[in-house]
Amino acid sequence: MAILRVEPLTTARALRGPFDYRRPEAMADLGVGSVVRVPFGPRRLLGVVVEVAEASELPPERLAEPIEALEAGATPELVRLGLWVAREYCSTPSRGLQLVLPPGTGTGSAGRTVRTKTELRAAILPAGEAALEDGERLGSKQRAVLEALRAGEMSSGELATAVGSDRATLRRLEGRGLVSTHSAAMRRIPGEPGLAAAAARPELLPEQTEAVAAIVAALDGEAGSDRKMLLHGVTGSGKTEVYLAAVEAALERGKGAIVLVPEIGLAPQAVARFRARLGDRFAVLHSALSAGERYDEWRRLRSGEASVCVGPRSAVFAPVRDLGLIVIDEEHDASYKQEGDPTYDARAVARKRATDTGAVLVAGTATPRPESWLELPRLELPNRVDGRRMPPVHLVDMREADPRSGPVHAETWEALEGVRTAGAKAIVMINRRGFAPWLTCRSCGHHWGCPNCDVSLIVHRHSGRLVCHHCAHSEPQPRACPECGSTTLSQAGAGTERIEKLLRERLAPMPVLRLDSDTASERGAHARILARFDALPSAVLVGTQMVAKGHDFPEVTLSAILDADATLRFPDFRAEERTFAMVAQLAGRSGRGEAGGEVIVQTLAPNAASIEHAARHDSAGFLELELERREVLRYPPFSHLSRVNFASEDEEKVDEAARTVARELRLGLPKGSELLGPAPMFRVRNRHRRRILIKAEDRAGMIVAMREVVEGRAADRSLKDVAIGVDIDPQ
DNA sequence: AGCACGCCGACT
DNA sequence: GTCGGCGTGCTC
Repeated sequence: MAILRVEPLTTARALRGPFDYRRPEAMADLGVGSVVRVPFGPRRLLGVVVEVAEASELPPERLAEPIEALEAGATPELVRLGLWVAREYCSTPSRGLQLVLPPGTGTGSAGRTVRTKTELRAAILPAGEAALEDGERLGSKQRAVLEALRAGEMSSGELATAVGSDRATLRRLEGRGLVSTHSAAMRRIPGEPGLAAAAARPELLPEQTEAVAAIVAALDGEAGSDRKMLLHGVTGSGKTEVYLAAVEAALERGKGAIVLVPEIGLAPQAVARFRARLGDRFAVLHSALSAGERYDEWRRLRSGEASVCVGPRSAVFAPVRDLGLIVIDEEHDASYKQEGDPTYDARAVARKRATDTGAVLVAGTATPRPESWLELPRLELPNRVDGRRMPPVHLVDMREADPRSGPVHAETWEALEGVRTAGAKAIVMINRRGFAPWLTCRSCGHHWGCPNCDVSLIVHRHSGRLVCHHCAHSEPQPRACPECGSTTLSQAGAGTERIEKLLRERLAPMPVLRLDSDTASERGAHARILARFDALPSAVLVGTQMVAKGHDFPEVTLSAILDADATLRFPDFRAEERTFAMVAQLAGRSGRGEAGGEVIVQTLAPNAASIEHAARHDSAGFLELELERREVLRYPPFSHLSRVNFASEDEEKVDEAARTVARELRLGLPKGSELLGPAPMFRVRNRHRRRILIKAEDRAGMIVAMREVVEGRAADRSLKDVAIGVDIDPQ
């Protein structure tokens, strides 16, 4: 009798599996990756089979049997990957495994799991044909159904729309032996908002052809070919065509592929383009799908019906068979890092999966991460496919600007007015939502802060409220100061709403559209705003970083960024890299059409390396400099970082927990590691926070030490009201 | 994590 | 006398 080693799907950290179960003869088809419902103490739980063994250490009478198996499970390859993620990111087997299971496989015994949807299908029998011919006595509905079925089998749903019949009619006909029915699996197809994308195959530039050839050589396993590559191509250099050709080459060789895109990259246009080229072999997995659609797309990949998956970071776990290729588009994008537990990085998981399965890895971007630049061999696409040069970037030094003239510099106004005169389009980016980031009383200096978080409330004039950007708190915008009664309140600083208002007043009658998470929060609103901007002959699009991503409008002749160094002032070792990517990305939005383009970068730090290099479109120069800096400061890729975050409503307890963990870590970390903190963080949602940062040379040793300490804390119930979170490779 | 078992204080 | 506090331990 075989033994199934089952890892229960729970949220618990302290619960250490796997647990052994007997595999009854009737479940002989269960193996590694199967999802089973098992008795567990007085409860029933879902669990994943992680191993099939000959014997158990426990006497047979102590072993129970699974109650049932769910219809779909993961593959052994994915079980190994899920358990690797759990270990690498100091999470639990349960959390790691859930990533690789069919979407909708939950924890606990509730078991409201998603299943294949079935429908009732009916076919006419010879007796039915005869009944129609012989003019047998039939109800009008019955006759209509039989007539419809003469053309071929139909589902009860189709019959309902075609002839208005119901299931009762079908059942009566079946009872009379005139039709037969059976239930059949039905695929829930993700809807596409009617975008007919061109399946056209544009001619490739020589450097695109070269890049494709290098990838194909790797797919063919040619000696000396690189198996992991960085595709470094400026905006508009045709990276997507290279991906498509590489995916097609993989398919021709009987291999599957995964294409990872940033969350925002899943715009319907992009999905439609892949679908048009790849047809039925294509599956898409993302959060906007219904649970049923996601489940069906997953099963199509699992069964081999589809072999290419496009999706955001979680798609790195897609059950693609015979994986031959993993593409990471916009590899610098921060959305590849998961913020919640497990804090996996889809780029690191992709590398691991590619290595384990022998798949080829292609990471593409215009602004590579220093890590990728150092570690991966490069394929270069230095030219735009339209043959145009990159637009000139004009730096506007805001240190010399008169503060009274407001957040938009005179030179920027002049350029915007030029766009209005020419009847063209502009994109204006400011990285802050709302109208003004500070509200203070001019008489007594009272300042409006969030009651739950140590941050300023943001004035949102559109909704007439003060809003906290860190918790759900909001309150009506006050007219007077609660301290002194004064009505002269100062709204300092600028956000997207204020810029929208300024642009509207000054650039009228040119339409101004705002795109930020406030205007794009409704389902489909993001795409609607972009579609409107596209349809207008002349307009300005103002917004947060969102305006620089996931679209491409040829009529844009000007893009401006109003606070280019806002990201630079973050106390974060990636600040330079982020700023460079942001400026470069926005520059890529301008001048794709006939009219050419211009880019304006307003900044208080015109001499910062990231801004200077981005202005010259010089990513190689920036990366060399940034790598030197990282090496001196021993930051990644010259070390490995991890973080431990603590949060609790009780400040003493959070302090105690952080100090205890820091002490234990100092003892457990490998030599050559550096521990910084615990450092206090500002309070969020009424929770006091502390943070420990670790820099280590020995990654494996660091992870082992982190895991031991965190598991020890989880078992210790005295600090259970302090939330402890581990982040390996924090961003 | 749940849930049971188990051993000490304030009530009918 | 017992109802219930949550400390400790177990779940194949």
